[in-house]
Amino acid sequence: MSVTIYDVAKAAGVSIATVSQVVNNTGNMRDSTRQRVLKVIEELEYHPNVMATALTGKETKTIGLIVPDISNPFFSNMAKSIEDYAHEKEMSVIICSTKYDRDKEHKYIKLLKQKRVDGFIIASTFKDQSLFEKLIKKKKPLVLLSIDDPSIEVSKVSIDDFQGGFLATNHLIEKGHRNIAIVAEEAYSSRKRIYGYREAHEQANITLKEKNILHTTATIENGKRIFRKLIGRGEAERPTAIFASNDLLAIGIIHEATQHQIHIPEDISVVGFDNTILASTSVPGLTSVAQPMEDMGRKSVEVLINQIENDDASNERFLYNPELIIRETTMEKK
Amino acid sequence: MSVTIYDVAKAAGVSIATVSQVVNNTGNMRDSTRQRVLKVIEELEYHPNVMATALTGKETKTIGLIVPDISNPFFSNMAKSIEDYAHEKEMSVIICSTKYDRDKEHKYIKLLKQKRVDGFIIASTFKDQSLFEKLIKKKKPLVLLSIDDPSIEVSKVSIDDFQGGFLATNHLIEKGHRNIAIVAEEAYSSRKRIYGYREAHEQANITLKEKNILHTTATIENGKRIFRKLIGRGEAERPTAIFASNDLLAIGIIHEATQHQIHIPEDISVVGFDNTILASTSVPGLTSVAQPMEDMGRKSVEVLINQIENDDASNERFLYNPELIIRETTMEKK
DNA sequence: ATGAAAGCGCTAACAT
DNA sequence: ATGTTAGCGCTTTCAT
Repeated sequence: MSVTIYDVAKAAGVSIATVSQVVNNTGNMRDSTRQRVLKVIEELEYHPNVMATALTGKETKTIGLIVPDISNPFFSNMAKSIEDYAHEKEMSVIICSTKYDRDKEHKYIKLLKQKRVDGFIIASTFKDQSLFEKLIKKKKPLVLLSIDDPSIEVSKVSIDDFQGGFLATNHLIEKGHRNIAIVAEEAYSSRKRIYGYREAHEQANITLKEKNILHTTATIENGKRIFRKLIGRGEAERPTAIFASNDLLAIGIIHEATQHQIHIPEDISVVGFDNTILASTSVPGLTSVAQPMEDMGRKSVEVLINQIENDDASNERFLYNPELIIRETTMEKK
Repeated sequence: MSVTIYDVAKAAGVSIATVSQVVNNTGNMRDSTRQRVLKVIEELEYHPNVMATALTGKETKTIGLIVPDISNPFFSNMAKSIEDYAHEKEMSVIICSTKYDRDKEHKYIKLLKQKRVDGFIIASTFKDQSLFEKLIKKKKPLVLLSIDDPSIEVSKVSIDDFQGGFLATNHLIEKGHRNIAIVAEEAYSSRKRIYGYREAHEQANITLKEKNILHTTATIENGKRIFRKLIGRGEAERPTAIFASNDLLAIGIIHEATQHQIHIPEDISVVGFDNTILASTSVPGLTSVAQPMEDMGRKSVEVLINQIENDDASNERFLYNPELIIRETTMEKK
């Protein structure tokens, strides 16, 4: 059906080995030969069959990207820049959303292995971290994106979550808040953000209440749910500010507040995280900690490719700086 | 390295042909043999090498998805449901974002062909429609998602855009608006939405002004730009309502309005399209025409698989009903 | 009912 | 400098 290496060889009057060498830019040969073959390749629009190439043990030029949920703007943004840069490098990307489900994690790793992806980028949340070890043991190129876990020796690209947590909390403290709740999603990054939250309290000499630290999964619905729980505490106990560990949760909180005639930021200040499109499109605009998603996505591909090409160099770490974007959901405590 | 069909054959004491037959559930053989082989496959955790399988002409179990921009919530939602359903069917999906760029369209089609995807799902916008014809001629399974163009004979999954355009416009007309602008993105679907917009005017016996029909690409920035252009007309000429052909544009419009101290909906009513997360998270909540993204994504995979499996059945058409979700950006004309 | 062998398109070691 | 050939892991036809 499609044109094969044999067609090219025949048309150019050489053997398939020579064609192969031309394609891979290896071996010695007369320059005239190379040119002739190149011309035929052009004319016949020959493209090596990826399957056949892969079968001989070479790369598939495919990256496996595993995220919890591609419909979360944070991940779709990351995915965009990953895909973009991968394509620049002549690679394609297969996307898998785990939906925070352990079984899916297993399934997708297995699937991607079968598809012989050249490497993996795993983002944000992974319940079964033992899978990382397995991948590493098998020398599979792997980059963790937004999972800056020191216990895993592998390449990582993240922001400084501690710093981010500190920035957000400190901003609220500076605004006079003393009763600040943190709503943390179930992700490694959030643990660091909580430490940052603690540190900000310590530096300001504020004793934080452990019950102000809440955990959930990153959805708008959960933001709403948590908010109801929070105001269920009654006026006195109710926090005057909430730091949500991502924008989805923050948006849920804002919306539920509106439902309860609680005004943001007059009654309660809110800070989000990620600075996704949601932060800039919500009204009031959501104060949020920005991550350089573009750069991070790009870098993760770069690091991965580096790993694929050099068997060593498998433990680079890149930490980006978070930036607090102040909008309208935070104000002085009254 | 990994366990091959030979390993299984040896362990089960049969030939590789038999193993192959067991895997593919073909051929006749003693049930005991089948069971024995199956057991070995289980034990050895054998998985056929996709590359080798594909090389013999069988399917790759991969779908190529081409969208304009995966970071647009509308597409990331579609992608999510497509990916979801594809995985249910043991297929994976390679995503490509064209960024509305003609060259990228060519590049990605070529890329996906090389990767031997079993079929294509192309969504929303494609500048060079001649590529469709080429695909069709080569009998490549193809489904157009949100491109309900009658001039192309191929399977399609869309909503009724005419109906959607009518619904949105009619809603505004019923609210007393007579000077309604439509901001249409460059996509086939928008053309139909414009017809719906026209029809609503006709039925209400309103003569529309052609200059109220504006075109642009779907970004928030363009929404802002168009809005500035619109209010540049001066009070008298300025439309009292704007129908944006997607939420991104609508959000841009709302934001720019705020900048100019123009109140939505008191001064100008706005209707969006797609009913993405942006419509529900913006304040005021954006009135928007909903598409059943979940169902549409799912259906497109279903149709594609049907096409892959049966060489015929390549011209199904599914039209979903749009639904107007009324929120807070539309009100009676003052 | 089961196996032997050719072939899918390519790479790489070995010949010439 | 270029060609021959043995795999890579699988499917499928043809024998047995």
